[in-house]
Amino acid sequence: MNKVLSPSAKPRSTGRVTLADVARAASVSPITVSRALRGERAVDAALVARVQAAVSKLGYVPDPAARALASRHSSHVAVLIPMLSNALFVDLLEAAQTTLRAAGYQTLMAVTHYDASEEEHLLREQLLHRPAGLLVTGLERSEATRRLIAQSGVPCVHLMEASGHDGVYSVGFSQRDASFDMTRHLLEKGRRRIAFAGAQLDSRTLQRLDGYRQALRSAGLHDPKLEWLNPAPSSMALGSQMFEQIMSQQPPVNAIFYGNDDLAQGALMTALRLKIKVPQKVAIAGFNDLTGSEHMLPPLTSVNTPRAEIGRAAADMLIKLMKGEPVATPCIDVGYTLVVRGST
Amino acid sequence: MNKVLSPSAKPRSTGRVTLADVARAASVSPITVSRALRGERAVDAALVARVQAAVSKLGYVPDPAARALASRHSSHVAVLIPMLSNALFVDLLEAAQTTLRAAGYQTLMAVTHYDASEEEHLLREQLLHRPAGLLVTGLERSEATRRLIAQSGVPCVHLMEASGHDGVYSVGFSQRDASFDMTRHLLEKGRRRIAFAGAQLDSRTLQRLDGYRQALRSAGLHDPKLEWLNPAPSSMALGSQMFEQIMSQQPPVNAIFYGNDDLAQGALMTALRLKIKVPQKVAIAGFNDLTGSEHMLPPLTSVNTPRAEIGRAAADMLIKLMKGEPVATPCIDVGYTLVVRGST
DNA sequence: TAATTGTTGGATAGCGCTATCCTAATTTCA
DNA sequence: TGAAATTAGGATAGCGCTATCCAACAATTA
Repeated sequence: MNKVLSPSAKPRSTGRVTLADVARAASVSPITVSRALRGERAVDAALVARVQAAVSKLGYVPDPAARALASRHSSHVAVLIPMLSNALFVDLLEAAQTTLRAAGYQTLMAVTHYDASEEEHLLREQLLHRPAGLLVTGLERSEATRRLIAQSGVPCVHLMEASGHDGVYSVGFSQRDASFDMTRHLLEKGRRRIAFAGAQLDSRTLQRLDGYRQALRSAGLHDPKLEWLNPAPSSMALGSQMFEQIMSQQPPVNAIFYGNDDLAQGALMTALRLKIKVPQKVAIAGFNDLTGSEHMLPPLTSVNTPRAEIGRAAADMLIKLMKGEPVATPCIDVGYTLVVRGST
Repeated sequence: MNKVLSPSAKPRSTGRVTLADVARAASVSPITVSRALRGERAVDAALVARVQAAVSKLGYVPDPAARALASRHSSHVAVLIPMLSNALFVDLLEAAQTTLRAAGYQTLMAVTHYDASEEEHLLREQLLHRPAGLLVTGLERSEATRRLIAQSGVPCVHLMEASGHDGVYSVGFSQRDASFDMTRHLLEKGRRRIAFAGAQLDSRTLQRLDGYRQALRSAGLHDPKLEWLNPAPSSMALGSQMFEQIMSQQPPVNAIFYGNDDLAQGALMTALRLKIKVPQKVAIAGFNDLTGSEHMLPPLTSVNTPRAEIGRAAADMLIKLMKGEPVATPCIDVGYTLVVRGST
């Protein structure tokens, strides 16, 4: 027995199958295994096959932490969304997550609560984790946050809005146009006094307000008194409250366009309770076509916004960017669909 | 000029402030900085102060990837939930995420779609990332998954159900008791033919079915024909459909207890549409007290389940486990509240 | 054919931390 | 008071991978 043990006699083993194990089994150098698996440089086909065989025989899986440390890029994608209480963002998140996972990326979710400084803070935190990519909601954010993103060099795709700005990747649709169309629809139904009720007052809601204004202005029917804006978060309760408020005004309105479906759903329930006929006395329209809207009484007219498709397309675009592949269209407009139902 | 450069003449710099930088600034060894920051071993107070000063002066933040590689533990917590389309789990996720983030952990969300083999697959994937902890929904899972968790040695807390099993950490409440109480409530309201309508048929729904059965049996009113079970995911549409189905049966039922609120909400809307008086002709009750239930017409009687508290308490428990601190109660029962409203 | 330009495998040296062992100083207690 | 036990700082050696530089060829060009 050797009494003297060299300091490195017992290396800490984690039981994990490492790249070195694969290299040994395939009789190549570790770096060749690394390259064969990542395809980052040409490797002889025969060697690749040998490596593949060894990998599946040993059940090797690369260690994400070691990869992140060595390459200075993790396989994480940070997704920043404003709120989880709005089903819209949950749909977005789920679609993006599914797509990213299929491509081998992990999703780190962060909730900004519609707060610019919280967004900046979260982003700073996420960037420490060397994310491979970034998915953020909307185009509006603090200058500091914008700089952070730019300086980090991490690929970033913006969700929900479509922007033609150079160097900005985005997937969404025109909130303004959708809102304009909905207002036109109400006008075409013969409504003349159309109120707009918005909550939260985030930039997307304000764009919808803008579309509403343009439509009414071009019809010569715009009236600031018809605009009801409340900075509180969107909810059925708030929609209900706003409905009673709006309906108690003189002269009466004959249509209300809500900036989000949950508001409109609350309004519909209140109309039912107060026995106010919809759409006879007042037409009600929403936005986003959330779960439950088609089951309202009457079913709610809304703008169907393709959240899942946005999440998927944005993730796909981001994956391309992260891999350094060229992106054909930096700005994808997925459109929207007016869903006319009984409430108008 | 020196023509010969040693190979290590230009180390790759990332611009990041490293632990070594802090050590230099504080005139201590790197390992002392590491220890001072983690508090894992006693370090002289004066040195700690010097280190803290250097840290804040340089704006040092530890690199998670390097930490994970060296310590074989990341600061990630994997959260496995069945579905994002059920608001219940979103609430759970949000509360857990908020609590974990405050303690310095990142949340990695994974959606199992109520599928045992998908759960196993996701878990396997997550374990490669050396998570510091695990949050999983419910107690029922495949034997293989159970083994994976046990063998990984990663601390794990189970959500939504309270179990007294040894070695199992859980935060939740008794689904069976809650359901039993709700059924008793309907019986006390004089209802005799009480139907149970459940969807998805996950283990929690089946526990609710069990509570319902026990209550009816002890009242001598149990009838298998009153049980309506549909494996499709819970939704308003399905609740609506089940309502019409149940109401078309003879002899008529005078109460329906739905396994989840979205089903009950669909039923209430359909009752409204068909002009079936609730609760006069049929009482309707739900479970989970989801958003919107109190705004139904009539407002829906339900069981309020403290999702946010469960998420928070489970995260707190997990944080203790991850830090190696003792956990007083391995099984926390947060209870539930019967919310009686107009629909019964 | 010689010089130039690609190709592809490998050696080397870290990425930024922490586990582990070591040593010197201090405390404890027979 | 001397030996054992405890405490706290530091040196060393990786964690498992990839960036980077090299060298040996093969392919191209003049």
